[in-house]
Amino acid sequence: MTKLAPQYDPSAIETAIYRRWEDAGVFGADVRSEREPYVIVIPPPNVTAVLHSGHGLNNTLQDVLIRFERMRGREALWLPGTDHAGIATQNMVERALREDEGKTRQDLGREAFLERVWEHVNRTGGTILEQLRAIGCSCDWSRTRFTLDEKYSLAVRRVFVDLHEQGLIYRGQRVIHWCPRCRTSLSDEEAEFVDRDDHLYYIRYRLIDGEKGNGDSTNWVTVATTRPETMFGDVCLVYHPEDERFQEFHNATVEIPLSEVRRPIRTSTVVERDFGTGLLKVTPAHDANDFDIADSLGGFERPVTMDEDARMLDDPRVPEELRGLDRFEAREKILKLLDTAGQLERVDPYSHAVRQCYRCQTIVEPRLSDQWFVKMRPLAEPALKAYREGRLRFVPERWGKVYEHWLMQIRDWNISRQLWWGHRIPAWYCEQCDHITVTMDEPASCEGCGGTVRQDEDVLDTWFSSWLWPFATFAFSKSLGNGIDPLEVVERYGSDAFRFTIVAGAAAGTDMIMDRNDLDGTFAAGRNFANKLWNVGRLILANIGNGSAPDTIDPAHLELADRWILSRCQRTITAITDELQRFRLNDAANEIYHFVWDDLADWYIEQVKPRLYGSADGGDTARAVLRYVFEASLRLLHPIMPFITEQLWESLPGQRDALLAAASWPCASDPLEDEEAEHRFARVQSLVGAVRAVRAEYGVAPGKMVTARVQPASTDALEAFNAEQHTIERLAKIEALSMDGGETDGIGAHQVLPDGSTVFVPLGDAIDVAKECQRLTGELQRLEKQLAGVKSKLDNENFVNRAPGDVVEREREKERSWQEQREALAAKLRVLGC
RNA sequence: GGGUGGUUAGCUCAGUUGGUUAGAGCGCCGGUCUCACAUACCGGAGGUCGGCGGUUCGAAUCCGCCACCGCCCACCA
Repeated sequence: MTKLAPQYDPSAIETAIYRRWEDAGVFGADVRSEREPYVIVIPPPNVTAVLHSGHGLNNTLQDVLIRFERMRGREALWLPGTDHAGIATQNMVERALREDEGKTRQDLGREAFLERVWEHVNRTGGTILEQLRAIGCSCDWSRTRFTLDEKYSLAVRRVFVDLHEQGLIYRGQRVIHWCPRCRTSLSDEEAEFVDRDDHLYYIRYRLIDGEKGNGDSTNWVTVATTRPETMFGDVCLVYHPEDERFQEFHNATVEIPLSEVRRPIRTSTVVERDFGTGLLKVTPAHDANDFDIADSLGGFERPVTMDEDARMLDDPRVPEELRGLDRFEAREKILKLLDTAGQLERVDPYSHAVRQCYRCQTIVEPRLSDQWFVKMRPLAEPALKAYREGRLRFVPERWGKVYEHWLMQIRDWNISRQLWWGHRIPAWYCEQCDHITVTMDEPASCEGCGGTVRQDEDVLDTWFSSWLWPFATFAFSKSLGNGIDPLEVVERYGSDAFRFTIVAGAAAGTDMIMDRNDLDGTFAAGRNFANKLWNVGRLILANIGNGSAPDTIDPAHLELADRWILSRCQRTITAITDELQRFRLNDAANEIYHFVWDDLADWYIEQVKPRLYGSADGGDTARAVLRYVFEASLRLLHPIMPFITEQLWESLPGQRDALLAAASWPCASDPLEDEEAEHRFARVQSLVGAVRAVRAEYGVAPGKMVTARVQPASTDALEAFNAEQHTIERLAKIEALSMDGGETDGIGAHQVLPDGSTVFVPLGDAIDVAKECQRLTGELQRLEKQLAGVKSKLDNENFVNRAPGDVVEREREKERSWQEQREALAAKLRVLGC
């Protein structure tokens, strides 16, 4: 048996313990096992990611569940892995390349660039997996996956080809979100909204008198837009067909400002009459809505007026002085030119949300381009159905609505990215005909005409390779106060302290707010609890002997306190099992906390000391009960605090199960539940508490013994006090507790217990009678108030008639008990002459 | 604008289907280095449960309105 230090030092044991788990292979799942499987599938973290607080929280919660299920005998599998994080990783390498060598990826070429990325990933990647070990996650590391592994890539291609064959993947020309800095398209999810204080510009378009054909401008129409720089891509203006203000302009022609391009005025019901001027410019290549409008009107071209860097294109439609300008520079210049020409009517402040790249925060440019898409509706339908039929459930339930709403408004998913780092799209274009060959492996020639083929340059969205993602992102909704670094916490307080604190503090479905400047305060609960458990363990290990404790407990020798702790233990097992099953991890954490600290450490261990140290008989029974309760506690606590419990488990003499991580979950034993013992021990606790309170009140020196006399309110109380007389005397520092019903009057401190029993502590000169009167009178007033409340309830016929019988009975019981207390108090006051 | 969650002790939060004397941790006050633990022990103070109204015998809990705070969605040019 190892000698344990008085203070728990997590850093001294955690690494070794984790290695022991790995060496023993306890995290490995046997897929051929007949046991019920329990698998957690989560979106993998980025290969280059560093563990942040959100990871720390989510992965801890998952680990608690998976360890619990593993101990319950299910075949628990946690598949760890990382994804290649296309944009993020490529950006990192590109930045380094630019800063170190002043080169771009194009300078290197695709192949050499990819070599660099692999180098980077091999050097720095996978850190997060190490960090998951540090917080104790019990992943099956033999199955670690990376989304660019050969086998995995094959599977990704297969999914692509299959979905294409089913018509669920198609190539189309659409307006997508384009990041001009990353030079790639983005999905709806990757282009996030940010609020912006912007402007709404009112721009005059010159009306052309078509019939006269002389181009004279006598009239304007005014269009409101936030993006004047897109106007060279306008194909028409539209107003609402029922908007009378514009009827006269039906089929009129306007001239795009600063250019000579002429466009018609048309109608569309999409137009919001109250917004702006009621007249909308339609730019199909640079706005997704406009694309739809133009599409429904039909017959329009879709002029793209910016290049991939969002600079104004060198195109006849674009005025010469604007060509090559960045879109925002162009906007400023356009506004100046319009103003000069008298065509900028007005500028209003306008705040709205704009999409930006989730990686580099660059404002996204809607842009017409050829991309691959996944049809989401056919995929969303079954998911919706599963939810609506109750086959898919959410904890907490309200997330179901979010999920439903999300699925209902989902649009087709753009899955091609103009990057190099990722799964290259398995599509080959013919150089002779327009056939596209989609197949797992490179075809020798075009399926259509036998011509030479060339593979698509683009790669797939990283999320496509974590295919489950669109339907799995809602699994956990959760964040931990920003700025908390889990690893710093683990280093300072230990993994168990981190885990316990966040599990106990994180109720299902709510976020946690933690103060990064007060890590000591925040994580004290976990650290202190670990230390408490450690010391409970030290005491028990030092006293239960070397395997001499009997395996079975002889019921005949059990004392009241033994029966009490055994009963409490059963209830705790039942409660925690239930709470973990219902994902109420915080309740489970608090439950075991109070059992270990309050019941076991503060009461049972204190009670049992005389037996342990040989000053009382029954040492074997005490040791057996201690061991039983302690083992159960370690098992119950293991999912939440795996390291310290494993260490203590290993230190137990004669341990049969090699590792706690692989041990079984405790099972409550009905015969050990003992309501009578719980009631009686509670009486003992209240008596000890009452005497302690008196001592504190009168400043009795901690070491000084007092005498005390108790008048039990019932034979049950008497039996309880009798059974634990020595415990009461020892814990309350009473030299002789008498309960013979003798004289309890006199000058001293008086207490009335909840069950009506009274206590008298003669303190002689130390007693300030006036003060004692005041205290007891206060007590009496409190009781009177409570009694008045319960009386008015019971006097209310409606209550007595309508409330359930047991509720009424409970109120009667209260009244009885409070009356007893009141009478006892009143008697005390009389004695003191108050 | 639509939806949704929240508002409980100084701080961070529990409070499960309406019936407790409304709880925990930290912090605070007083006392102890008592032979497992001062990361501890013992005792204690502190809350009109955001506001108003309603349902009910009974509301922190259910309903309505209001006030703040948060998240999601649409952000219509």
